[in-house]
Amino acid sequence: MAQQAAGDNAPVGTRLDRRKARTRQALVDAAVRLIAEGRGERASIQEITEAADIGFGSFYNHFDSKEVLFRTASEEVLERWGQLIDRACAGLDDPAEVFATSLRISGRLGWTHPDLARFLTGAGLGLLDVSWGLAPRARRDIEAGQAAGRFTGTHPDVALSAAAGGLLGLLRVHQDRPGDIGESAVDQLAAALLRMLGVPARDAGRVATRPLPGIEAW
Amino acid sequence: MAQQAAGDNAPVGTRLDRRKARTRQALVDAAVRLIAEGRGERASIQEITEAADIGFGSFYNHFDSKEVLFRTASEEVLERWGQLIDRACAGLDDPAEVFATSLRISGRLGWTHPDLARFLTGAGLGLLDVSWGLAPRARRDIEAGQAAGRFTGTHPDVALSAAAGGLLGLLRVHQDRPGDIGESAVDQLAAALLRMLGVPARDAGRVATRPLPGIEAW
DNA sequence: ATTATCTATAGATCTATAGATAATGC
DNA sequence: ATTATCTATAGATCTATAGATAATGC
Repeated sequence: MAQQAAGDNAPVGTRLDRRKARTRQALVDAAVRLIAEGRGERASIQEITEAADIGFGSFYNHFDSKEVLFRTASEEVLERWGQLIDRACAGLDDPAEVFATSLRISGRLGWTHPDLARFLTGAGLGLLDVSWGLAPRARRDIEAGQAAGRFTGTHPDVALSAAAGGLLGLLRVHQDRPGDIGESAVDQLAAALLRMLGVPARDAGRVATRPLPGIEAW
Repeated sequence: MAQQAAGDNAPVGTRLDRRKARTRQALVDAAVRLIAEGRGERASIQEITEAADIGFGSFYNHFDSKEVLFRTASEEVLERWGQLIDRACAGLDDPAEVFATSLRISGRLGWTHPDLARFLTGAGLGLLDVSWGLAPRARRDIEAGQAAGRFTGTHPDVALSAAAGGLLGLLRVHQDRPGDIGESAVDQLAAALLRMLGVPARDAGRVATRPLPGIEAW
C-alpha cells in the first residue's frame, strides 16, 4: 500500500540500499571482466573482490558462492544483449530477416560494444545453454522460419550451434586482427548462415544487406 | 648405434619402461574422461590420480602440473582423431569433398567412437586453438577450396568456427537425445555447411551423400 | 540503533616433496 | 642396485565466518 510515490527517475530506496547496490554491481562488473579475460571460473574470491575493489568479506553479503555470482553476472549481461536485439528487430516479421538482423547487430559488437563482445568470446558455446541472450531468440527464429518453409529442416539446435560458432569466431578474429573484420565481413557471415539454413543464395545476399536499424547505446 | 634390433611389434623397452608407460597412460586416460565429463580443468590432482587408480605422488613422475597433463591428453586424442580423418579422406582431392567427408566421419563419432565424441563436446570451441585434430585440416581445406574458386570468400577462421559449432552442436544433441540424430542428420549438416561455404545447393547435397569410406577402428 | 563493509583468522582444501616401500635389472 | 610407485605431510592457498569498524537511518 505505502507505494513509492516519488518521480520515476528519483533514486530508488534509501541511501543504504543504493550503497549496497553499488557494491553488488562492482562484484558483477568484476565477474564480467574476468569472464571476458578468459579466467572465468578459475579466479578466486580473493581475486574477484580485489578486482571489484571491495573488502573480501563483503562478497558473502551478496552471493553464496562464485558459481552464483558468475551465473548472475552472465544472466544480466545476456539479458541486456537480448533487449538490444529486440529493440533492433522491432517491426521485422520475416524470421529470416530477424535472424540476419540479430546476427548483424551482434557481429558489430566488436566495435559498438567491445566489452560485451569480449564477454561473449570468453563465455564460449556455453551461451547456448541458458535462457537469456541471443540463443533463445535465434532458436525461435529458426523454428519459425522452418515452420514457414523459409528454412530447410536442419535440426534447429544444430543450426543454432553453428550460427553461434560463426558469431563467436567472427568476434574472436576481430579481437585478434581487427583489420580483418569490417561491416561487410559481418554481413557475409549473415548471408552464409542464411544459405546454411536453406535460403537461396541470391535471396540470402539481399536479406543480409538490407539497411540496418540504428544500434542504441548500451 | 646400438639400435633396437628386435621385431617391430616386440614390446618396446624394458619391463620397467612399460610399467612407467602404463602409469602415464592411466593418467592420460583419466584426464580424457574428466574432460569428457565437463569437469576438465576443475578437477584436483587428487581426483585425477584416484580416477587413474594410481598413488597421488606418482603424478609428478610424469607431469609437472595439471595444465601439462590436460594439454598432453588433448594432443594425443586429437592426433588420433586427425589420423582417423586422414585415413578416411585418403585419395580424395576435391577440397569440398574432403571437407564434407571429414565432417561426416566426425559427426558419426557419436555412435562409432562415443568416448571421443564426449571428449570433443567437453573440450568445446577451444579445439580450434590447437594444431591437432580436425581444425588445422579443415582450415586447409577451406583455404584450398577458396583458392580453387569452389568456396566463396567468407573469412576462413570464421567459417571454420561455424563448422566447429555445428559439429559440436550435433554431437551434443546426439548425446542428449540420441533419437534425433542419425546418419541423415549428419549428412544434412555437411550439406548445410557446404552451402554456407558457397557451394550451390544441388551440388552440396550431392557431395554430402556420396558413399563414405569405411571408418576404421579406434 | 541499524545495516553494510572491512579486517583478521580458523579450518578445509590442494600442491609439491620427502622418505619408505615395492618392482625390476643385472 | 636401480627405478618407479606409494604414503604421509609441510606449506601454500582458498573459503567461510566472526567480530570490529564505518556509514546511514531516525
